[in-house]
Amino acid sequence: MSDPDGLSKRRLKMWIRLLGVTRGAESHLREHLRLQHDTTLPRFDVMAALWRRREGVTMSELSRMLLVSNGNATAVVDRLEKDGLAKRTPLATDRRTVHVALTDAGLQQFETLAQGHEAEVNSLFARLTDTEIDQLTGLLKKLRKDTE
Amino acid sequence: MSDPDGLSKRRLKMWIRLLGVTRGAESHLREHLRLQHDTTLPRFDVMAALWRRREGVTMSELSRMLLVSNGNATAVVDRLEKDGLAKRTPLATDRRTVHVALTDAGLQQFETLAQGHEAEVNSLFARLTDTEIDQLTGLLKKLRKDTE
DNA sequence: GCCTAAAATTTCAAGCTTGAAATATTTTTG
DNA sequence: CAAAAATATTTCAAGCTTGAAATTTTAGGC
Repeated sequence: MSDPDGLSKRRLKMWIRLLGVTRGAESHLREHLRLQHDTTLPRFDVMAALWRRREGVTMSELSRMLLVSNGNATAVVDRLEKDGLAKRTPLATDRRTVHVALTDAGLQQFETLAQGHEAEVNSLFARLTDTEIDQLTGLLKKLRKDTE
Repeated sequence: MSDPDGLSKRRLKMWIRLLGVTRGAESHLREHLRLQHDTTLPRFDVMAALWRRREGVTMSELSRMLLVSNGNATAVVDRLEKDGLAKRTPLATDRRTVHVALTDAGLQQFETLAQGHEAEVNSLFARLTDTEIDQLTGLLKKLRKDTE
């Protein structure tokens, strides 16, 4: 008999639960960003990536970091640039490539955003103990290899 | 000193990892649905919900099940209905309400879809042992209460 | 040095998603 | 019972997202 322990079904249910938790958290974070900072999650994600890589990243690196398509990255960066929060700089050594980076205004806005965001994430995951955080992180690390 | 064990930062990193795993898995599943069945994840999600609740659900129940907005549910069901896979039925007892259900064609298509989908989910999470699946499920259960 | 393949980005159409406003119906309340 | 509040759904504009095609530039093979 196939799937004697219901392992397959349990994996499926686990995935649905994982999706539920992630969507719930995203929804919560999106609402916080909208109400408190009048911005969106995709914009925040891009700004966070540009913050982490202050020296500038190419569009391809950016979309790889965020696991989104190239076209998507272009669209979000377009809007950030229009609002003066990010800036594209053509690269002299390779004219196919641009470097994207936060402007001063972008850096400043992100610092404000990030504080509130971290607090929200903390409240979302407050129920897990110190040990459970590590446990969950460990399990996720095992998975990342397969799902990436 | 605040956050002495870096617990706050660890929660944040864990969240980013969680998002990464989920997006990676979604991306994999989306590709499978597109290449093998010429359909999309949102359509699959709606069909799965309608499969689970064969007797029919209201639009509000549907969007609550999937954690998406009402407008979103309307749009996806519109397209499914246009393709003859789902059907809206006005409810006699309350004329504000409609019941949505899969058509025969919808049921049939979903059965095919579901098999491949389950296999893909299984391959994504194959690296976790039986015990680890339960462990992860347990941690997610604790979280669902807060993030929902 | 040419020519082809590869790489980086943008453009585009179609579909997805949200949140707010509009519409229609039912329930509650004065 | 009429008015007001609540509920269910749709509509809409704006933004998000994808995947494919187009554009531009660089690198490699001959």
